Amino acid sequence: MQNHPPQFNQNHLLAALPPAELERLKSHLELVHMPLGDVLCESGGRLSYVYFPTSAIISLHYILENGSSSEVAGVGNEGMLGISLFMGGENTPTWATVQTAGYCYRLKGPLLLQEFNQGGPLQRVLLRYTQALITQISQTAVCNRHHTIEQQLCRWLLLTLDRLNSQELVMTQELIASMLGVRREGITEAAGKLQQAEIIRYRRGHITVLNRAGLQEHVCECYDVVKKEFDRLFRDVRK
Amino acid sequence: MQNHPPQFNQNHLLAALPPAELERLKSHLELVHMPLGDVLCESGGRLSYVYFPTSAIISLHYILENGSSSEVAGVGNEGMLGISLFMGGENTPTWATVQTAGYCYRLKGPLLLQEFNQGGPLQRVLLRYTQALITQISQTAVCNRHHTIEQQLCRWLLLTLDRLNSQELVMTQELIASMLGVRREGITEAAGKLQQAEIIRYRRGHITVLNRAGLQEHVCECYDVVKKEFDRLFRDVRK
DNA sequence: CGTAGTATGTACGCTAGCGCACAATATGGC
DNA sequence: GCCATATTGTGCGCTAGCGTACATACTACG
Repeated sequence: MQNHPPQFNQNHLLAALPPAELERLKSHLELVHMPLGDVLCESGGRLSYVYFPTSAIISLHYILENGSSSEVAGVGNEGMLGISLFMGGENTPTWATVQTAGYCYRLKGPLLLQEFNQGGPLQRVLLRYTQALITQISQTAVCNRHHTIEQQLCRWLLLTLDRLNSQELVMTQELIASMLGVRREGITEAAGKLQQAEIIRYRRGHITVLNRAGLQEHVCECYDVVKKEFDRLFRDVRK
Repeated sequence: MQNHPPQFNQNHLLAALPPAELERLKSHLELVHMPLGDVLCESGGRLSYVYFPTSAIISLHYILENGSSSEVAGVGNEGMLGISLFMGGENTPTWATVQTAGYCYRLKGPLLLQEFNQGGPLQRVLLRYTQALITQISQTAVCNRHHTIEQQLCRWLLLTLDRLNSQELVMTQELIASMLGVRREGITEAAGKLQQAEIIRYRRGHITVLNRAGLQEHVCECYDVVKKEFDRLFRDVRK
């Protein structure tokens, strides 16, 4: 697991800011630990802070009337939670819960808004991130329609892996199922196949990835699309 | 069909601008007719213009490696095409094609960008729209996972209806199927049920909605969520 | 060290939607 | 008015994933 003390630049958005800009924000950035399962925002709820994860992962998901749910995107150290604060409307129908315990830096909403409205590099970075998030959500929509549970599991594992500095995720099959919006048994079956192929190993809430390349052989194209889009959008973000 | 001459304020985003702002843009807004099937943007392609539909409807969709496709959102008179121009990155993996022929006002990309960067009411309106678009895409993702073809067809018909001033859509079942990312036969079946219930009537590429309330009885919650979110975000947009 | 409770494995019938094949019917262009 | 073509109807068998039920196995905690 992640034992390093958190650093500002472990969050890619903070890291993408010009040093002077980050320096200015530092005194307002508060480090907080987020426990697994913590609900940061319910549907229609208002966030008081925006969160920049370093080691935590937050899941953006919807809960339907019949109780079933689906993740539309995850937010890890590549992003932030709380875009509705600067996009307008202040809240969304989305839920946000902690999917992997860890640390975030947080910033008071009004302060972020004020900074955003300066229109400088921070605005640029946040809008780019929002664009990347849209791609992620869109790809989830398409993937939900056309790809198998096994493919989607691989996508989800890879995206989660990219947000951690570890090959092990603390995660029950039940939880993964609710993220993907499928039955727990569906995950048991798909994960069983991957384990037989010696791509992953799991025991009661711990999944270890043995062979990342193996995941990439089983994943659908959706992972690559999202990954490349994030890379592309942040490669030249400072220009 | 729509025989009125197009007006600027038929597009809700343009209508939401303060009169002075709209006045300033008018001389740059060019009215163009968009024929059915026109591809405005391929995956990774760059738009030279942004488009504000009045009577046209544009579909944002993905095409997968295996050739299947799915719409992630539609853009009608409630919105605009080309958010990536101001969000950053200039292009996206999304395709944009004309789903219903009609008119759009278009604006040169660099000009829009310049206006956006003023940070005034236009920026506010465009960001709010983007937020609403995110809700629409998210809801599509969830709907794809959990709802039946019939429910999704109703959602799609209602959303499309809201963008037209007409009860009749010019639309083959084949086209609807490719939007929803399902088989054409699936649409034939679902549409058959709706026709038997006297909710719609169709003949070779023309669908007439006889009973809008009937559609709302068969639709899933997703329609309402999207609809309400658009209403909410634009109710107070000028404040 | 035993046990309660959580997590995972497995089985079975069921349904929605798929893929394919082909029939039937409408419509616009000649 | 006729025909080529686009559109819609229908009928298979098939599969992925669902819902349910219950068995097993791990592990944390007393």
